[in-house]
Amino acid sequence: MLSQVAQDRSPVHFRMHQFLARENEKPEAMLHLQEGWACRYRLLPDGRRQITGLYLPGDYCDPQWALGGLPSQPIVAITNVRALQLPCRASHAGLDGHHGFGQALSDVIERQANWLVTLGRKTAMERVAHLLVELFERMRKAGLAYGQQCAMPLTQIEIADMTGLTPVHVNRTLQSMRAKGLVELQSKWLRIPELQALREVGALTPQEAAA
Amino acid sequence: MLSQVAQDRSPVHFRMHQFLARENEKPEAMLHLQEGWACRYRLLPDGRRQITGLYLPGDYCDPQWALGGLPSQPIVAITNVRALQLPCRASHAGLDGHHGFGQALSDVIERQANWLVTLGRKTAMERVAHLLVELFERMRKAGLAYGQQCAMPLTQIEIADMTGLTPVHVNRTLQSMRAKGLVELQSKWLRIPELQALREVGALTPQEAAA
DNA sequence: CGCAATTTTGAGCCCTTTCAAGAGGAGTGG
DNA sequence: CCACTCCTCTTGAAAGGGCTCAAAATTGCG
Repeated sequence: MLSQVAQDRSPVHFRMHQFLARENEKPEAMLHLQEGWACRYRLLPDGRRQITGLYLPGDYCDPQWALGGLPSQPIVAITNVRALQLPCRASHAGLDGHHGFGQALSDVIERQANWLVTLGRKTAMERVAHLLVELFERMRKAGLAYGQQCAMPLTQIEIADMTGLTPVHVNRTLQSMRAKGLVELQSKWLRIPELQALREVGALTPQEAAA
Repeated sequence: MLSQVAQDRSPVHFRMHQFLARENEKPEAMLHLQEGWACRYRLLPDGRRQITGLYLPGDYCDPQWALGGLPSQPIVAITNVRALQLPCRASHAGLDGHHGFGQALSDVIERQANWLVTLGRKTAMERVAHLLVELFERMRKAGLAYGQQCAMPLTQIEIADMTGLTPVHVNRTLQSMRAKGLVELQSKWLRIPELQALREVGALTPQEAAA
């Protein structure tokens, strides 16, 4: 396990909207998120933005730094963030084992592939459903879900940048989902009455969002 | 380098449309493609298909097998394929170095992130331009481009499954690009008169498609 | 309490899809 | 060598899901 390694370092804090990493800048260290959310994204010249990765408590940010190379996309804090630092080098120790960074890398690739399917082929409601299911299941794995609910700090604008939709359409889609009783989402709190039903709405295959 | 490792094994062949790997089946060995193209994809229950990764000559298929776990998506040969086998285990040797599997894993993550941006935020013409630029640059790196041209065995249906469009719209988009003199594409052969122009049409950032 | 950000609502448009059908091309077998 | 078949490519017309533009309502916060 890596928890000992992580605890070698003292915690660092980031404010909402602060950068955890910038494009082409060698990161100080890998971060093990203890609290708060962050995301990786790319901004096109005309202002279009696509979020390409979410970091939740318990996640490493960013596992691929262990492979060398510079970050090609910035990472920014969505909420206030508390994290532990660990040297990128130390990560090599964890690459061999079945747990640790190897697993983290696997998860990143798997999740990205799942999102390629969603962004390439799914409808607005399927996209939003996929996102909410994934968030809930990741929060549950992190021990941060309470029954059918968990924190959900994303704004509708951020949901839009994640799902490849416009904020206006995200709003209408969420209303439609609420009307169908699929989700309850208010004041940064998410409740999913029937997870399986939402999984089906999201056209999620059994292996998806399992990671 | 890994070439010696790869040459430890004798070559294997796959016919067009034959599976290199199936969902949830432990792969025999990692493959180092010598000739031909393959792709990883997911099929939704209603028939929608999204290609999530392309494998060109010189590519490893699949680098993430070195991390353990089972393939979550099938891989199928687009053309006839010739490849060298190497044990998944042997790959660990290459994870540390700046070259080899670590680099291959980095490339996969980087390319997937780029495609998330394209599928989430780009127009039909930008998507197709991205694809053609990436294909050409990867073929060039593999030493398989000749001046401004390279082989391009994908059908318009496969381009559609890669770009998240319908085959009909891919057709119209390609015609529009041909009319603008951006690409020449016929009988499985691609020519790009001005690569930089096509990069701009694809809204590719400097770091994109460089991998 | 007041400002700023987020969420919501309305109306019209457009890019892409859908449906349908025809043309072209390559491989097979007689 | 030709006929046949399957697949891919092409074209047309109409529909639709999501986008754009605009403004109002609500929420959060200092």
